[in-house]
Amino acid sequence: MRIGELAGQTGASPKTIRYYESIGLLPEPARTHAGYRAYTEHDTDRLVFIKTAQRLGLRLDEIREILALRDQGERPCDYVRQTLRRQVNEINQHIADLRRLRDELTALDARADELIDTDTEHGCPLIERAHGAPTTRIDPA
Amino acid sequence: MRIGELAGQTGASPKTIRYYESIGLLPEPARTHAGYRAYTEHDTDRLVFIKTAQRLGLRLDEIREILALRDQGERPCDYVRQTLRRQVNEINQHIADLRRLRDELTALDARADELIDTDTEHGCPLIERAHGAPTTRIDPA
DNA sequence: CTTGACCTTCCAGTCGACTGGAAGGTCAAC
DNA sequence: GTTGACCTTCCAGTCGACTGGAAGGTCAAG
Repeated sequence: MRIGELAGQTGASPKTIRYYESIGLLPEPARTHAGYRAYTEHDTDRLVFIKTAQRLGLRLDEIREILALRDQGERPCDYVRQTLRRQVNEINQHIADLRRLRDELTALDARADELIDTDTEHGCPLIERAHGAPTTRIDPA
Repeated sequence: MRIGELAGQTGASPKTIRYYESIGLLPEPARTHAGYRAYTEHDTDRLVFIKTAQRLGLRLDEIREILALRDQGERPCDYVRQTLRRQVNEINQHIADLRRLRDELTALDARADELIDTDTEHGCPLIERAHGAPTTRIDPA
């Protein structure tokens, strides 16, 4: 199958597939007479594996590690489990940070009507009053 | 005061301060005889304002908007409140995604002992079994 | 008079995962 | 025989917020 078909099957773009090849996530495929990449179901499987691992929060370099182990016939489960546990810890930390941040923003907004009538020389009392804020940035998902 | 002192007062690095100037967050300061940047307390205030707004989850371009309004003597509160509410919505969405992700990872890890004894031909059953996963990536904070 | 901390400008790189676009080759259908 | 979809390579750009480093100027202390 050609790259477009593999893309259609997996939801990755042809660009992304070539990119994965370039960084060693996918092996260099056979080529047709015309120089087109020719993929098999093994590639579909591998790409689905990659996408799944990615959805689980693994980074591409981690996935590459796992695939390398897999290609050597090893069981990457220990590595995967370790990574998953690290992920869970990070997620919990992240959630806690976000909760604190959200609660502060909500409280700030709720108090806005009174605050808004105070001295405005420095711009916005909403921000001036927010000094003890949390330290985590959010990324707009 | 020179850039190092401003940096020390605010927790920003001299590099960052120059960067902020270059993108229009901080005004071009006066210079000393030697060409050194000379700051006043207004700059300290402005930089603290920036840092606080940043801790509240605002992006630098949003902060620049707010400061521009402030510089024109307007009350940016409406803008800020709107932004804060958007932030809160995004945070809630984010938390929900992360919770789903965490729960799946935890469940996966808990079932690992049984799964680990199954067919390992494709690498790690932990990943093979995880098809219905959520769609959000996390960023390790 | 030299050392060393501090300052200057400017250019380039980082992280992560792609994406855009140019310039050109291939192939099946009409 | 030509259109148009698809493929190729290669280089560069995106986002966001910086950070690194080179090459050089300034200044107070010892």
